[in-house]
Amino acid sequence: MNLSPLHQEFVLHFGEMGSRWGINRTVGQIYAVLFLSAAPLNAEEIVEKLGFSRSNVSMGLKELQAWNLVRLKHLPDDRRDYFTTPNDLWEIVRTLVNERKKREIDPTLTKLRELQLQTPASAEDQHAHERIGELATLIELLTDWYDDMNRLETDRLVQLLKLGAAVQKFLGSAGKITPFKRTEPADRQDNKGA
Amino acid sequence: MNLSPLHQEFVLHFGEMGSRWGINRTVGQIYAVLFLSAAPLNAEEIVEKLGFSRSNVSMGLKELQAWNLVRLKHLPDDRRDYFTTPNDLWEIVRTLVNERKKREIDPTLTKLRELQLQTPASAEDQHAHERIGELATLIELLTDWYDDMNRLETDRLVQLLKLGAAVQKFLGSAGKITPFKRTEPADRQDNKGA
DNA sequence: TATAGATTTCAGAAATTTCTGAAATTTGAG
DNA sequence: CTCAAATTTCAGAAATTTCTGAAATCTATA
Repeated sequence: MNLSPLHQEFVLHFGEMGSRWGINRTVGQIYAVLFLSAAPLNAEEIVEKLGFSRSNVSMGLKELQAWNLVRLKHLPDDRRDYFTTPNDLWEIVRTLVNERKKREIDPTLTKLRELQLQTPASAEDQHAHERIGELATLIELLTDWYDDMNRLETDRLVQLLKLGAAVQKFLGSAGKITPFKRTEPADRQDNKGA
Repeated sequence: MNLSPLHQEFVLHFGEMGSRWGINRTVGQIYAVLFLSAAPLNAEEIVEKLGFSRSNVSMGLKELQAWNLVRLKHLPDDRRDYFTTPNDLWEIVRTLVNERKKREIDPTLTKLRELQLQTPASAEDQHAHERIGELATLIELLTDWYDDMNRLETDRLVQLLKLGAAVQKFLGSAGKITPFKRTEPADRQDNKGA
């Protein structure tokens, strides 16, 4: 690994983090290198910096492109592909959240709605069916809210974030609405399910 | 796998999803079973339902406990451990987000702040240093906001979420600012980094 | 359209993660 | 304290994921 200590520490950390997310260690490191670089880099330069095989870098870049996390550039009189990350960090955050939502949340919501169409057969299924409905409703509330926020322009969004919980001043002091009524778990009489 | 079709579909889906998150397939499935169950379950019951080895279930439950996603219960005249998920879905969401923040975000913020203390040696490091600073600032804005929201009681939170982007009505009409200000990456003069 | 440079694909090797059964440990009732 | 039930640990097996080098494909231009 051919990097200054500052670069190296950042890159290694991102590699570790990457692997806690869906993305794997090398992909995380490639991203980190691009993120820190002032100028766009081509694949060969990434190979030099990180010491991965050319094909591994190629696959990593492809994955980053699939995530929309990386931007392809071309320089005059140079056929090679160059890659950058957006300069605007907010754009990065938006992409990241959008993509994760697309992969992690949306398919679940679809599946839940689909399961809700089934008519529950047993008492067990009846309970499961209710739980699934509650979950779908909650996820929908969150994603609708997110879609809404995502439509705001960044400056507005930042204003809101800075305001933080203080926005609640603007809520009617209506107060008492119970969203998901919490029933205490039934005391267990019987544990040998049929 | 010894489950009704409804349960089975949900459980399999959650397994897949689990593996897109940090958590692995079996842990996801164990969680799913507990989530749907009206009554607390013991390890042996989970073994029966899912067909994993007893030790695998034990490890899975341990991991779910480490994530605080599962609650341990005891029944009178029964030495076995029983597990449930909270009935209140908001409690689950809060736990999930808190834990992921703790594992995925907080360590990064710490690392970034630490790297910011280094004095950049080269021009490259100078740029990287700035980028790291920007990133730290942005993450801090987001986590501070989150901490703030997390302090609200659920009813309040739900009100805010339902309000969605409409909250912006309350912001000063500061107005016309460009949404995604994207400074194009500097044109690349030199690509052979020292 | 030939060709040299650039990129991608892909099958197997290497590394990592997950899963199991057996053994060890813990726990609580008697 | 003893015993039996319950749980955990752990080393190796199994499964999955990642990585590589070699070959195949693509692409711009001479």
